[in-house]
Amino acid sequence: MITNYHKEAFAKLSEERQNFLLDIAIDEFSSKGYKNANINVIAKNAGISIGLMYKYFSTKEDLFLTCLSKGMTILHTTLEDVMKSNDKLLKKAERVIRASLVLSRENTNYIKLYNEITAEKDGERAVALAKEVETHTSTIYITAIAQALASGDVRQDLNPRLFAFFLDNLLMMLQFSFSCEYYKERLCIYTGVNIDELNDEEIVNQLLKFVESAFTFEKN
Amino acid sequence: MITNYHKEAFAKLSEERQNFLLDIAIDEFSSKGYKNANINVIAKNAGISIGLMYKYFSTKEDLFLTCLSKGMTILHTTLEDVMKSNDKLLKKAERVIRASLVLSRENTNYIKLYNEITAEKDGERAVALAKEVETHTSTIYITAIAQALASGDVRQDLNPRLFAFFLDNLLMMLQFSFSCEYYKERLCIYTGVNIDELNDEEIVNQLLKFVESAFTFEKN
Amino acid sequence: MITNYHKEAFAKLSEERQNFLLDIAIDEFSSKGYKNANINVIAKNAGISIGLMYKYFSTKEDLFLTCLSKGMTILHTTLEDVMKSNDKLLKKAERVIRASLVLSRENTNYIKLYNEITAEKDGERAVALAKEVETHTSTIYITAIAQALASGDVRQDLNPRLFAFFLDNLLMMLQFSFSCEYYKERLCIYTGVNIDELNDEEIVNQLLKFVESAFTFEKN
Amino acid sequence: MITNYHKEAFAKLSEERQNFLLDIAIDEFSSKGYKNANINVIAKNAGISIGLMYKYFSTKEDLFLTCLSKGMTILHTTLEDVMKSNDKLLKKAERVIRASLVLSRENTNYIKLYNEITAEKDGERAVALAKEVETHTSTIYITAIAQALASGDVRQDLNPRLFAFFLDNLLMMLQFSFSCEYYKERLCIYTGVNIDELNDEEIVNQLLKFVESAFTFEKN
DNA sequence: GATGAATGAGGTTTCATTCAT
DNA sequence: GATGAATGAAACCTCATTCAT
Repeated sequence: MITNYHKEAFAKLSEERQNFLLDIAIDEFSSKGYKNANINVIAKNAGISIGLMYKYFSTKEDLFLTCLSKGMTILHTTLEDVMKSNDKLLKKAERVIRASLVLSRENTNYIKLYNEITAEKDGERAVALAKEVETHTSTIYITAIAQALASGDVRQDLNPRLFAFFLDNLLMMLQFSFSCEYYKERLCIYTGVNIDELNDEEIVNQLLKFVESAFTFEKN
Repeated sequence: MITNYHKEAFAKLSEERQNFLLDIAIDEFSSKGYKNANINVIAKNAGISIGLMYKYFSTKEDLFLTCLSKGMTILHTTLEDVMKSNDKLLKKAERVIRASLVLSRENTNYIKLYNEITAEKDGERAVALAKEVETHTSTIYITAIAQALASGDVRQDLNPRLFAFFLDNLLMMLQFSFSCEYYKERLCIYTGVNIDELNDEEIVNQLLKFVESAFTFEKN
Repeated sequence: MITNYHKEAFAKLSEERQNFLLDIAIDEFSSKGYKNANINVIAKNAGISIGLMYKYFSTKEDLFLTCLSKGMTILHTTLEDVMKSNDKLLKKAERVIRASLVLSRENTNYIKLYNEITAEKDGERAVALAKEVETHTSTIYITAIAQALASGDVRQDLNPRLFAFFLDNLLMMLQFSFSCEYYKERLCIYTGVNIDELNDEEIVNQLLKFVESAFTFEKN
Repeated sequence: MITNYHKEAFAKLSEERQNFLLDIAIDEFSSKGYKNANINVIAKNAGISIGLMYKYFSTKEDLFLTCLSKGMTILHTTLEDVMKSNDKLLKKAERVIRASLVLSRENTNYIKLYNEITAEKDGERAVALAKEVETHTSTIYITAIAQALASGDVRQDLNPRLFAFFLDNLLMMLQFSFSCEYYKERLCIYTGVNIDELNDEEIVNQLLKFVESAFTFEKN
């Protein structure tokens, strides 16, 4: 994301203080959702006045977008780090799957924030958000698959854009399934076990098989 | 869903009138989201007083749940109709994919409603919703795959529960991608075309290839 | 009470049906208070339509007043029966105290209704209610005491009106203390025992001593 | 009362402003009753916004309880001041009766508030209120009577708890009779005079005689 | 820069009463 | 006589945002 949603005053704060503030806001937004989150509560939890909050961010929405920006940067950086290796596509896929799981465990809040925006109802806002959040990652996936296609590492009848789309769909759902309440329960229903009895390795292995075959084998 | 969320007075209405009312409510909920939806607006749009609205539903939440119930019944019925055929699994998969696309085009609102609940933040409510919405469908998918496994129609190293999960993940994302604003834009970003230029057939074909190979081929 | 607060249609009902209806209304009014009681609920509990309810009573207030009228008639009849004996005043007092206790146990709802009106805030309504409810009983007490005064059965320096007032104060409080939630707890606090461990006989005996001495002995 | 029912923001106000606010609220509650009182009206009368009102008190009930707390503190303080003298019991009784009359004249609203809670229908709330309001005063009365009993100042066959109860019953009724609409009219009916023609001194004298004899003389 | 008191529009819910059938 | 669907004013409460200090 290029655009800034905070005011100048926020930029002047130490990075540490910025992070402190945003983490508290992210806690509120990810646990209550955008509409139910309360700016006054965020300010109180952060130990600053509501007045100062509005010196940093013009509106509740701007605060949310700044939080989202931070969250997405971290999620994307992780995934992009994995993708920029020289590994073959399927090796990258394995690593990206494992990384997604780790992210879900360690950055639950950011994923919940991400989940929050996917339910955005306002068309224009949804378009703007999607453009900011999805453009970069999609390019990375598409490029990687296109390269693999060129190298003959994957089936030749795949459409790189759509296969990238399907892969990311699976990754998104994996992340949501380990982070967001509804999807967590849904995962339990599918696996038939309690949330604390999930066998991560089995899930990763099966997903890998699924993806690997999908990308590799061509029906004749 | 077994439970009822409406009052007796609502049950006494003609089916036509019930549907009329719910459709208006679903319009509001799916276009604004639960929290931003306004019961007064729904009542006004339906041409009834707010008092009568509360004769039909005890709370805003009950109205929403009744809408959701209607929506999910329609979505599930469609998919289950497809799944109960005697076709082989991959044939069923193809039909279920095509059906999902049709649903997205024709029952956008119901899918938006479904999308709305996946962002539920309250743990207990999320669990309850997921149980009501996911249990039945998941069983159908899992059973179908288990049968295919027994018949030797699919790769023998797959875990039916997890492969059902991955398949449904792809189907959910497909539906969301044709219904919900954010996901629609995301699909455009991945495919690189405008929303009205999407090539449905290409998407279906590619997804079929993806799924088919995933389910069929076993790496040695 | 002379005035009627019901419509003609109510008078045409059988006495049994009238009582049935009023008892249900009294249940609601005495358990929730006037303002919190719900006419629609009363109608439903009575198994009649709200429309019919309004054929019987013009307003919620009229229904309440009719209930009150019934309750007060019963309470007053009981006390007046006791008072019209030829016993001496203190014998009457003893019997009226015991009768009050029995009323509290057996006609709790009527006493709660009585309690409800003592909190009436509207001046005019309060005056009207008090006139209807208190006039007759007060006369009976005052007359009895005046007679006892003339007979020399009680101290000669008492003012019959005020001693009647004090006596009735004690009786009212006794009845409230065995019927109304707040006063029940207050009685427990004063006696130091739980509500179900109250020693009725001790209370009656002590109150009798209190009243007896108050009425009998004259300081010189 | 120990517990606080206001928010921090209210505590920060000057005592003057707190009293100003509470007096306006007490006016509303005592003139209309809890249920009919309107917070918006209170706010408007106090010249503050409804939002600010809710910064001070979380709910209508909390506002009411704060009013009640203020009222009860004043009533209790007055009575307790009288009771902590070294006078003999009957002297104390006289002073407490006179004080009750003064309170009724000067703190009508607080007594109306007290009256309001005695009609509480909700069992749990009634118990809680009674405990807070009655416990302290009852102890004072009971202790004073027990001491008088030990000193031989009163009849030896009295039960201190019950005689305290009867005494307080008479005091409560006295206060209500000079403050609350219904009880005022009832007093007029008993005395046979108009409200503005009441002979306070006669009432006090007669009540004193009543109480004095009740406490002093023992039937043989 | 920093505060936090203050605002008030807006949303959900209740219920006495009406009236067409 | 009897019904009960329908009304809508009114009340409580929330929270993003402003602004004087």
